Amino acid sequence: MSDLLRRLRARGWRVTAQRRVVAEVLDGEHVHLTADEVHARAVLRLPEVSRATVYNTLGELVLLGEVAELSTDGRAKRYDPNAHRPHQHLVCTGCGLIRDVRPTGDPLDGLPAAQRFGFTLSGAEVVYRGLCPSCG
Amino acid sequence: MSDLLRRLRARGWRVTAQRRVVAEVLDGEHVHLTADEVHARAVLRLPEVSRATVYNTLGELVLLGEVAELSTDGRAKRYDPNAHRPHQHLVCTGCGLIRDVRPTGDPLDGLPAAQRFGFTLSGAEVVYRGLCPSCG
DNA sequence: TCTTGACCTGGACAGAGTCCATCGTAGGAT
DNA sequence: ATCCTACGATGGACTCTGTCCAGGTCAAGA
Repeated sequence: MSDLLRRLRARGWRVTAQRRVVAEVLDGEHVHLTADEVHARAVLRLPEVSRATVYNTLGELVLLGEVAELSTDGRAKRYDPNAHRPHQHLVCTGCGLIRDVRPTGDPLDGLPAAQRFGFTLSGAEVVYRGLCPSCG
Repeated sequence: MSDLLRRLRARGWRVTAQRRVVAEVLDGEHVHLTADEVHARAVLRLPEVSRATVYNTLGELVLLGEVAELSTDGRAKRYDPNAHRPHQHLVCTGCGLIRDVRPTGDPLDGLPAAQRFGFTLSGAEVVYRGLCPSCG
């Protein structure tokens, strides 16, 4: 956790109360909060933190590669702090529950050269969909 | 093309001028228009068609499985008429160009039972990212 | 402790999509 | 061919996400 803050400070980040709170809210596994959810939780710890700051901080964390952005439903983007460990997502089509999953192999291997159309690939995102045990 | 309209009529769809125009705009391969782009093109053929109707029609086409929805960038959703033929998408991180691609094998095979957490899987969407030849 | 530039705030704004009361019309019935 | 009526279209207001900006605040180095 303070690992994250240490890394950020090492990159010249000014560590403010607001940024600390956003980082704390985003701590954990299988955390996939929207910006507004992050804001709602941040406000509980630091009442005057603004929406704009939460958006700014999340955007910076994404640029730094500390947090991954994911939009599974065309609604609000979700923020996933588990970015240092490559993974994909499994989404329940019933309730929207999201789990981090680790498929075997590299997704890029599934795309033969003839299907790459001259692109230089940098990665792939996979969203598996289905019903979770509670909705099944 | 009128294949589509015929299928829709068979499902009890009332075929109106507006719906016909939306279906015509969405004809072709590698078509990935946003709702507003569909509306802009529809207006050229039928000036008084409203935005709400375009949204309604697109939503219905998605429910009927005739058109696939895809949101690659957290901005406007795009609509892909190539839904009867399973495929994935390759997106240029430079210019946003989207190509339909057909990976080998079934993406679901990459997710071992131990990583399915009791979910009943129904499908997977893959977005490959990279630079296209022009942006490369 | 002082200084300063990076950071935060709150509110206005913009883009994407939804809702709803009302009007129009496709297509079956006659 | 005409009539009826339920389904569909309209457009404007509204919601939800996210961005921008002018001005006030504060973290951290000197």
